[in-house]
Amino acid sequence: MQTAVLKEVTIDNVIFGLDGNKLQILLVKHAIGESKGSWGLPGGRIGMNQDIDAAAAAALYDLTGARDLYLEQFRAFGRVDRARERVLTIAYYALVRPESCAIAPGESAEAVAWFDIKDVPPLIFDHREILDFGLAFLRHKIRHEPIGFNLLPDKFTLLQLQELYEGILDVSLDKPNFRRKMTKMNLLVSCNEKQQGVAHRAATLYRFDPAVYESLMEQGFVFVV
Amino acid sequence: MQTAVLKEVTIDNVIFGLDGNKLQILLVKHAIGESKGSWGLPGGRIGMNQDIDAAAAAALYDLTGARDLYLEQFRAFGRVDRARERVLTIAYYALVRPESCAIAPGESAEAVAWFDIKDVPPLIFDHREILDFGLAFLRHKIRHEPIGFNLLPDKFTLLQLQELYEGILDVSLDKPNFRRKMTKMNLLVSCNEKQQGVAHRAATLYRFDPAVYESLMEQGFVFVV
DNA sequence: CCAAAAGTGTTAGCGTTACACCCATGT
DNA sequence: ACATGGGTGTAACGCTAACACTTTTGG
Repeated sequence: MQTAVLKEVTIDNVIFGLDGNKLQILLVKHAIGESKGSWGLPGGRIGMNQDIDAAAAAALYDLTGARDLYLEQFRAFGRVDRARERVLTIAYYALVRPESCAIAPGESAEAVAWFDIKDVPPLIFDHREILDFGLAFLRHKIRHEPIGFNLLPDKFTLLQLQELYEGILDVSLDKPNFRRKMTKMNLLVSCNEKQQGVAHRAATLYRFDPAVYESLMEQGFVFVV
Repeated sequence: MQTAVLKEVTIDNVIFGLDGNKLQILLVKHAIGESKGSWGLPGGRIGMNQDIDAAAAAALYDLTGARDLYLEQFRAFGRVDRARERVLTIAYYALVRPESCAIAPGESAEAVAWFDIKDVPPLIFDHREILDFGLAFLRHKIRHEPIGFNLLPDKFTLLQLQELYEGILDVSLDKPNFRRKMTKMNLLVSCNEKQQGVAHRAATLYRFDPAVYESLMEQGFVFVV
C-alpha cells in the first residue's frame, strides 16, 4: 500500500428546507473552475486546524448567515477527478428554516437557489449520488428521531407537522390517527395559544422541547413516526 | 477558508465476528510508531488511484486473507494528532466468520486478536469512539436489513440466528415468537436437512438467499427484527 | 350558510407478548 | 429416565387503519 497524497478534502452540504409541504434543497451555481455554470451542492474546504464538523458548520454559515442549524455528517465520498487526482469529500446534511436565513452566494458562486426535491437540475461530479444518499438518510432519520422540528417555526400546528412528514416521506397520512399518535407521545408541549387570522377554526400551537424528549428517553421512550 | 494539506487519510476497520452468542471484535497490537504496544483498530492507507471502498477491502484482505466480506463505510472521523497534523480516517465495519479466515498480523502489527465486545482493552487515539459508533451502527442496521447472516455459517439453525441477535443487541428473545417471526417472513430457505451429531432433537438447517430477499423487497417487504 | 380545517369517537383486525405445552434424541 | 433443545398452540392486549362524525371560524 502506498501513501496517498490528496489534492484536497472538501465538505459538501445537502441543505434541506421546507416550503409548505414541499421539501426543498439549496444549490449553488458555480462561477469558476471546470464546473462553471453548473449547479452543485454548496461546500467548502477543511481548514488545517479545524474540526471537520466545524468546517461544515462554517461553510453552512457562509452561505446562509445562520448558526446552530441542525447539521450532521452522513458519509464520505471518494472520486478521482478529471486531472486524475483523488478528491475526497465529506458529506453533511442540514435542516434549515428558509425564512430565517439570508442566503448569499459566496465568492465562487454566481447564484444560489432553492429547488423542489422533485425538480432538481443535473448536478456536477457525483453530487446527485450524494444528494440521493443524503435524502435517504434524512428520510430514515426523521422517522426515528425528532429532528423534523428543525424545519418548522418554533410554534407549529399538528397539521404543519403532518404535512412535513407527508412532504419528506412522500406519503399521505390519516389526520385523526396522526394527531393521536403525536399527542399520545407526550413529546409536544402545548403553547396554550391558537393560530391567528386563519379562515377556519384556529389550531392549537405546539412546540418541541428537547428537555422533554430527554426525560422521555430516560424512561425508554423511542420516537417513531 | 484555506486549503488543507493532510498528512494522510487512513482507513479504520471495525471487524465483527461471532463466537457462539458473543459478539467479538478484531484488534491489532501496533509494533511501530508512537502507539507501539497498544491495541487499536486495524486499518490501512488509501492508495492514490484507489476507490475508498477498495482500500478498505484491501486492508481487510491483508489482515484476514478473506475477500468478499460484508463491508460498509459508516463515517469519517477527523482529529489533530500529536505532531499537530490533521489526520482523517474513514471508518468501515465488517462482518466476518472467524473460523473461515486466516488472521495474520501485517508488517506493522505484532499481534492480532479477537476480543469480546464487552471486554475491550484501552484503544489508541479515538479508536474507542470509532468502535462505539460502529457498534451502534451495526446494532441498528442488523435490525433493519438481513445482514446478520454474514456472521453465521451458510447453513444455520433458528436458534443460532436467535442467539446472534441476542448477542449483538444484548437482549433476550422469546424462542417461539422469534421462530414464528422468522418463518413467517418467508425469507429463510429450508435446506431440507437436519443438524448432525447433537445431543438433542436435530434442528432444521436454513440458509439465507439474497435472491429471495430481492423478490420480497419488490413486493414491499421490509425486514425488521 | 358554506368552506375549510380542528378535533373526537368507534370498530375491526392484525401483530406482539407471554407462557403452557408436547416432541425427538443422545447419554 | 432425564436433560436439552426443537417445535406448536393459544389467549390477552395494544396498536393501527379506516372512516364517520361534530366543532369552530371567517367570508
